[in-house]
Amino acid sequence: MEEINSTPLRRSEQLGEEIEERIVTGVYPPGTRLDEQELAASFGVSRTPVREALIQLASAGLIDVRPRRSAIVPEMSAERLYEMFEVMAELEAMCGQLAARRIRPEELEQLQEAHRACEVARDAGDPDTYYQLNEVFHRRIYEASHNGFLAEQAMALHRRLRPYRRLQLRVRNRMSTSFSEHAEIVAAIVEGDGAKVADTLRAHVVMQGERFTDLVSTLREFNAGDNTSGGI
Amino acid sequence: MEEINSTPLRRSEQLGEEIEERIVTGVYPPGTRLDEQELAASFGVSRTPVREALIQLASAGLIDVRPRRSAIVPEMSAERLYEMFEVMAELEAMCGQLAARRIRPEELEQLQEAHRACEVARDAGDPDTYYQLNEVFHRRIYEASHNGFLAEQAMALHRRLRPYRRLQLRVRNRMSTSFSEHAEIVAAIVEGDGAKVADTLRAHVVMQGERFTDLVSTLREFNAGDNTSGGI
DNA sequence: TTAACGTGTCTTGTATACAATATTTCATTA
DNA sequence: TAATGAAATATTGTATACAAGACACGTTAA
Repeated sequence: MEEINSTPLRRSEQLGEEIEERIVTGVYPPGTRLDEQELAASFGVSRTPVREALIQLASAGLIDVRPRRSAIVPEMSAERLYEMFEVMAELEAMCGQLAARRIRPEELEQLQEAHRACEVARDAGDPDTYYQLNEVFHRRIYEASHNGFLAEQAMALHRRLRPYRRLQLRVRNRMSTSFSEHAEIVAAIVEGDGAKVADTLRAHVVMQGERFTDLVSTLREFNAGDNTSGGI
Repeated sequence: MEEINSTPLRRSEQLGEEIEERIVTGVYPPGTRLDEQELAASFGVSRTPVREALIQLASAGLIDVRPRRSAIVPEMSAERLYEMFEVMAELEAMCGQLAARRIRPEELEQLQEAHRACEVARDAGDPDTYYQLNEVFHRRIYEASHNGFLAEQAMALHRRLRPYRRLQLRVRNRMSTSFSEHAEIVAAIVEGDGAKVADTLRAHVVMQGERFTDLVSTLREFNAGDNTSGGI
């Protein structure tokens, strides 16, 4: 009896997650055509669950589907990406502000623990680990907002922006800067200064999105290999 | 210059919109089981497009689907609803703040026009018309934010909260109060005072969500619809 | 040579058939 | 009578078959 997954996912959900993972990690870079038959064959299922997975991803905004034409991984323009970071910054700020008021002692302890873990990764100069721990850190804040809907929205968008954020961590000193900002955020939460938490978080996220130079180079790296209709 | 729906919708998208409409207007009240065959029969199509529509709605959060069991219209708890209004308030505030900086003369003109239209509906004491014009008013602000992604997110959530907002307009004096608040908002935008716009909008939306008494009675009214397809 | 057009192939959209699981019903027993 | 359990039924999940629009390519004409 090694039933690990208590809620058996539908096939299409598993597929959706797998395809999303591939999009988000760049296996399917922007511009990739998602052929239903091809995907079906590669997953060893029929087209039906694949279609359902694609529809799911489409309504989450991860892919574009045009009627009677293959779904494609959209080429995000720098402008669009900046817009998304702008919204992300505000969601994070909101989470932080609420968290400053509502966080519980044990949650604060967990947040500080996540922060310390980031420090280790920074000292080790390991961007990949830092990236993962950074996710945990931010998720703790989302949860401490004690607004479940907000936390879901923040996580969804955070996930969508993953590939871009990930590459940015390799920019010079970004990891260090990020960690210092985290420290400020934690301090402000401890003080219970909601406005300060919000401002710091907003700046923290905007910093990732605002520098168009970095951003565009990120996009270049991403869109590399596809030189049609250069979406920047 | 708006595009005149150049892309013909897939059948499942039409179905999705229709079903969403029925959920949002209370034809399918919370708790309703959405039987695929039944829906297929009533729309005169096979189960396939119905399923695709349901999956779409599910990933938009409008319905719950549990594996091997019918999709249902979720009964939203007052807490959940409050959470959603809290997020809506912040999104609106953000739109307003950006709009104060970025709105263009012709957009300001359109906004003021929408505002004047609301006034007519208020004077006529017509909540249904007011409700529709109110949507236009808010949408103008979303668009004036010049952040397309934000505007999309705001519109999606606004739409999801429609039924609850709609019923609230019938609360005593709500229409009048709402209109006064709109006036403040427009004034602050004209002044270009982003912070004031944000605060006013936040209060405007929170007012709709924060009063638990009204909210819960709204929910009651909604959840009482377990009798057959009566519809609002 | 190039542009236009039509045919053929490919891919998506929908219907139907079948498989697997949840629900209901009804008989049986304490 | 209430609880239990197993068969019957109903409903979802997946596969396959067919229909219809999009794309590719080759042919023809200027």
